This record gives sequence, structure tokens and C-alpha cells, in this order.
Amino acid sequence: MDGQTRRVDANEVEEIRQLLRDRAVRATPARIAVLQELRSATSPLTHADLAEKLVPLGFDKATVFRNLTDLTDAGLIMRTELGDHVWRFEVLDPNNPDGDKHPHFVCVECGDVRCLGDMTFTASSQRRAKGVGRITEILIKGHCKNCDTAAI
Amino acid sequence: MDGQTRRVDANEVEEIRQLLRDRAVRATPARIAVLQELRSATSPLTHADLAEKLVPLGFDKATVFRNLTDLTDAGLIMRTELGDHVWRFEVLDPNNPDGDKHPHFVCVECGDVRCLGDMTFTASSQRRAKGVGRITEILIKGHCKNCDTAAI
DNA sequence: TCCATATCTGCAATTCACATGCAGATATGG
DNA sequence: CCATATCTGCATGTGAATTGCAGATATGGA
Repeated sequence: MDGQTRRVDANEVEEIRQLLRDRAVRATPARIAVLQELRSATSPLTHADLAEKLVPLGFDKATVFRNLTDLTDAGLIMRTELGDHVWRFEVLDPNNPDGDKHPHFVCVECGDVRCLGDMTFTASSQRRAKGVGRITEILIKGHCKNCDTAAI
Repeated sequence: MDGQTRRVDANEVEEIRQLLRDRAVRATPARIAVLQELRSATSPLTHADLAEKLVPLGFDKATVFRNLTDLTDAGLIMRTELGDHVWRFEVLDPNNPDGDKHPHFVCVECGDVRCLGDMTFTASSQRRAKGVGRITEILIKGHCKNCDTAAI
């Protein structure tokens, strides 16, 4: 099918448009472009990464930035900090609303994020944590196997 | 003993001076002051925290900052990024270099940071984590007691 | 004990990621 | 197709982190 690629793209735009509507966020070209870029990325992108691609297309840096914030607030993408003072963004699984309390492992080198659904603190640690506050996110940073061996 | 406090302080300065010498870092008043502040702190301090205390004593912001970097390079203190784009520093146990990876609790509302030295994952979880990569930091985000009750 | 000098400090200015004010443009519900 | 709430582009602002440079100082050796 020679129409395959075109049809998939059209579907994707419509799908994104629907995602945005569902979250009560207007489906503007800039937002669709941002989401498309993030979807096609294999690792989290910085604002600079996105700006580099989108500014030449006529989108403004500030708009890209505001959209990243908006989309984060809307729960469509997530924002992580790897330790170099630059936010990185990646798409969130729309079926898995951010209610995922499981820990995430973030590789500070490649930015890869992995869900650690089965990790738990000891009972006493959990009690200790309750005394401190209401936990919403557990983030484990480190160097993933890939990057660590690659560094040798 | 009324001399107790004074003697302890004098000892501390000498101890710090020795630590610095051991690492081939000059023992300047600014560095000693920085280390003293970090030692007496119960949670990681930002550069701003330290500047607030040390600038009135005559030390320059830039100097404090450079010293924090120098001391980090020398392995005397560690620098962490807790997700709000601000470096935080805390003393490292000189006997246990890069050893204690205690979790940090960060309040996403007020930014308050607390060290959770006694929290640990279950044994199986730790094994699981080892399979993913080399962990360097454990971050627990949430709403601290203060903010949570204040929000009601 | 004092000196030479490698290193540090203070000050000012700069970089960089991120944020915002505002006037004009546009997506959306009716 | 229109009214308007929302978004965008442009310019400018903010605050943390960094740097250049001239003068000060800690340190090892005479």
C-alpha cells in the first residue's frame, strides 16, 4: 500500500487531536507538532532539542516551552530532570493515567525511564515515610546497564 | 567544662583543615566556613542557603559557589539535584566516600528536603534494582506534613 | 621565619534555561 | 459563520550558575 505512510500520519494527527480535546487543551498546530516530535523520539527530549526542530518550521521557542508545560499539566507528557539542570520531556502512556505510584528508574546518561512496578520499601521504611508526608512519586536515578557498560 | 564548646570548635576547624590538606585543596577561610555550615546542616543546602549565611560574613557568592564545586571535585561534599533545578550540597562521610546513598524526601510544594537515612528497599527490590543499573540517587517526592495540612 | 608563586577571592559582567507581558491570531462551542 | 476564550510570536525579564581579571593569600621551600 503506497498510501500506508500518509494514512498513518493522518491518523496520528487525528489521534493527537482527540487526546488534546479529551484533556480540554486546544489542538493547535504547535501542540500537535510537539507531540509528534515527542512520539517519534526514542529518548526524552529537551526544550532545546524540540526548539531546534520546531523553530525552523515557524514555531516560537516560547510557544514550544509553554506547550511543554501545558501538556505536562494536562498529563499527556512527563518532565524529568537528569542532573544537568535541563528538563527533558517524553510522552506518557495515555491509557495509564498518572496514577502510577510505582518507582521509576531514570538513567542520568541516556534519560531512559523504566517502570519498577514491583519495588517496595521495607515495612518500617514505609511507616517512616508516612511520618514525613504524602508520597506521590519515587524516582531512582542511576546509570543503566547499557550506559554503564558503554562507558568502559 | 566551660571550655568544651570552644575546644570542640577549634578541633573542628583543625579537622576540616586537615581534610582539605589531604585532598590537596587549600584551607582557606571560605572553604572552612562552607564545610562548617554544611556539617551543621541537617538537610542538603542550596548555594543560595549558604550564600545567605556566608555573604554577610564577608564571603563572596562566587567564591562560595566555586568552593562548592571544588569541594565536590575533591570528594568532600556531594551535589544532588532534587528536581527543582537547584543544586543541593551535603557533606560526605570522609571514611565512606560516595557511600551513603540515603533517600531524600522533597516536598513538591515548599521545596523542603529531608534526608531519610534509615529508609531501605526490601531485599528482593534491591536485587531487582541491581538488574536495572547502578543507582546513584533515590528521590521521594510528595507533600510534606506541613504543606498537606496547610492545604486543607 | 620569611619569600616566591601557585592558587584563591572579590567584583562585575555573562551565559543559559526558563518565564512572562502584551497585542494580534486562532480554535472552539454555539 | 461568529464571538470569545485561549493561544502565539516577539521582546524582554528572571534567577541560578559561570567566568575574566586584578589583587590577595595559603603553602612549600630557602
